[in-house]
Amino acid sequence: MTNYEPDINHRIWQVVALIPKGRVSTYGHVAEKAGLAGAARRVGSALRALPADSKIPWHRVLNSKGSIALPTASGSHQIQRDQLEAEGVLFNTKGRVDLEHFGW
DNA sequence: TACTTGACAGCAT
DNA sequence: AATGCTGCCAAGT
Repeated sequence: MTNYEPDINHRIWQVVALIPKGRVSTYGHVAEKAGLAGAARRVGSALRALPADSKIPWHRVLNSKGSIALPTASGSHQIQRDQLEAEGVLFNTKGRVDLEHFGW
């Protein structure tokens, strides 16, 4: 049967939902845990398709550099940063999270 | 149906 | 450190 993609989104969201509060992860890592190793972009698509009222902690997902992937001009960018700081995640002067602090 | 875009990542310049 | 290219895979045009 044809692979219905929305099912993959659910799997990705499932993985993101497991990220503990005050912690962060990366697109690449989420992709790997969802069985989509190497397809980090697929994770971006899944989060983009995420309904605004979902309980998925999408804000805990950063790119490989530890920075927020959304455009600075984007309103979501600010929201994501606020959410993380509210959980105790610190940003350096370059607007990046110190991934090594979390064992990356 | 073919080409382009995108919440990415990793390596080469 | 910044920029560019390639690999990935679904969605949009």
